[in-house]
Amino acid sequence: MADSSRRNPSKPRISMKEIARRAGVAPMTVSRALADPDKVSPDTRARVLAVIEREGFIRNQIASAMSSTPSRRRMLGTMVPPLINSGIAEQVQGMSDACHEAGYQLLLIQGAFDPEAEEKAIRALLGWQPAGLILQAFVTSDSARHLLAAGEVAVVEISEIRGHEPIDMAVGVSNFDTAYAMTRHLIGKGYRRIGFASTPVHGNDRLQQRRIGYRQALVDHGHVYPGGLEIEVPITAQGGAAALVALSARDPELDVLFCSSDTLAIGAVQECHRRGWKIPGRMAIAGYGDMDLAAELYPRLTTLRIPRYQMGRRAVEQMLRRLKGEPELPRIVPMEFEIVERESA
Amino acid sequence: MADSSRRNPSKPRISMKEIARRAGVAPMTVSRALADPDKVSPDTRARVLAVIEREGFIRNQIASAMSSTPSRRRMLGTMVPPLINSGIAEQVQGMSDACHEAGYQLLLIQGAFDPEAEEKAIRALLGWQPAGLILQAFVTSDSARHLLAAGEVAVVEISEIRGHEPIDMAVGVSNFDTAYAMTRHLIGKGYRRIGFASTPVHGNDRLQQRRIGYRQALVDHGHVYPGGLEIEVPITAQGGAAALVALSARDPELDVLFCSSDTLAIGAVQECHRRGWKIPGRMAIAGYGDMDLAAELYPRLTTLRIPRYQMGRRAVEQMLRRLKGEPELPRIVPMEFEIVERESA
DNA sequence: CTGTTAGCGCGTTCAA
DNA sequence: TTGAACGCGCTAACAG
Repeated sequence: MADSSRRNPSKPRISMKEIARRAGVAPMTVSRALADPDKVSPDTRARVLAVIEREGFIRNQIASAMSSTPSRRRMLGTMVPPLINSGIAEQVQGMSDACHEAGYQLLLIQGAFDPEAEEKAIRALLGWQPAGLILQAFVTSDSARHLLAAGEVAVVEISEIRGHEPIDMAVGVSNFDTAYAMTRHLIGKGYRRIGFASTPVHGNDRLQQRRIGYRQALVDHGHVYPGGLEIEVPITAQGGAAALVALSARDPELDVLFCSSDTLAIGAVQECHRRGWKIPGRMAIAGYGDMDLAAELYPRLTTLRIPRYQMGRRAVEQMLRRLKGEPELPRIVPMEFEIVERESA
Repeated sequence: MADSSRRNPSKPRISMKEIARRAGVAPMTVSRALADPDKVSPDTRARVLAVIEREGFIRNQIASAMSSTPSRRRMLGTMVPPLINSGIAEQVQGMSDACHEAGYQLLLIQGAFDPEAEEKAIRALLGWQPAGLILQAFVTSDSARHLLAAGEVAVVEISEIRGHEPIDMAVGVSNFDTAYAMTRHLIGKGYRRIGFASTPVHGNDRLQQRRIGYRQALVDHGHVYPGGLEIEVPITAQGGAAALVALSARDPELDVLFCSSDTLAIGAVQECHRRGWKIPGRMAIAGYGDMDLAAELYPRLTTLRIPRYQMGRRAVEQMLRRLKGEPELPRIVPMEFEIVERESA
């Protein structure tokens, strides 16, 4: 069993006061040597830092946060969607890297599907007095938006940026533009019957925008399919397979399926294998998201890349610039995206 | 531009003292109503909680943490590997869920490949005075292990549990057992020439254990391949394809490839498609990890499932039990695993 | 069951 | 450039 007696959780670590004593200065000088090195003479600073190094001093961030002014606190809170997928993980990684480079820490909380739990999550985050909040889940509950709109804390949303009024600031892509671009690309490649498979769009503005982008591109290029070639399926590869089955039954001339996520696209590709359909000879498939696997499939998947890692970084950078009080800061930061053309379409 | 003037980060939120005043009690009573409800009479409690609810009070966790005894602090620190993959994301999700159910928050930091940065990351975590640490990256640096072994804080490692002396506590599987089980399974299915593809094992005890498990199972069942059927490749699907190419050239009678990760296995499957090899007729493939996609590929992948979500939860539960001072707590918690037999092998 | 006192370890503010 | 006093908001410890 765990020999907890050997461990000594109550032993206090060495404090700033003690460092000060050993360096022969006042605690305040140690604090300054760490926070505003310029305000301390070079040799005092050197002496203090030497002691800190030697003793392995770790500053108590809790005490620090308690006495600091809000914008100097070195913690950012983040809420991520209740289902972590690899795309979100990349974003978190970008945020994490940017945070740590700047000496910030990331307090992570998972959002929830229901508004009440979501508000609870935001309150939990706020309890830790973060310098700012980065939200990656769509904030649905009115009271949550209200809470944040009160302006106690800076907020960056990573979200759809078209037709979305940010609570404070927003970083993201226009999903309309992305889907429009991909659809136009497929039209340009000569496909005549372009299907669109998505997971349920209700309550998801990103998917709504993608579908509208798809439709608009068709209209703008004179493609009209009586009855439509759209379908909603569950967010699994099996859903993608089902979409292919259903749409190609609805229209035997379907020659390409544009999927609103790579997961669906992968399922559609597998379904083609099962049927012995050549890709892209008999059927072409386009995805969305550029998961790692998209490049490894056979055939390799044509898809749309959103720079998720960079988006995470950018969100943190935006926050830090705000905290530094930078003027003329844009509220909305659009990110670039890219169509990745491979073999599948 | 961001209208930061409208936002008011300095407006202090309502405090416990103020709640106390409005409820007609002492601040301490409010504190108790929140932390130890039993120590307050039912109607005082009701009155206090009503005011809290009405005013939307959010307790300042920073102040709370500063004055609480360490084991009562409601934050756990966690270090995750520098590359977040979906498996890790699942673990984080399990940890996150377990934390939030218990009213804890998760402070997330990414580890690093070099020991110095790793130690720095741990120090950063410790600075926030977490009640405990959950480490998902293998802690390599001696000084980091030293820092933690000093016992200031409870530690749960999510790691290999065979031949690994935990810093404090550990949760995980025996990678030896998992690979042994899969190899034996393949032998039982009648395969004669079993290849083993892994990413470089050097410095990775989990992979080392898997390879040893594979070898031991062969030996125990009288399988001997002069020259061996092992190969190390990069951790990409392309690596898996390369492994298949190389090993089947080395031994044309190779009839199954056991890959140390699903990513490799997926690459190997795609390579078979390219060659027109039937799976599992001409070649069988087994993976490790049971990624989401394993069940969606064609053919569906036979693989080994490690309950990552549960592992994350279990790690947090272990920590909380320790913090509650539970006696007779085992130091090492082995997790179950499962061979998932599908079509590919 | 409730209240009072003291102090957690820093950073802010002001004085030297 | 450095230091001293004070307080952040809460909880431990003790008293009533």
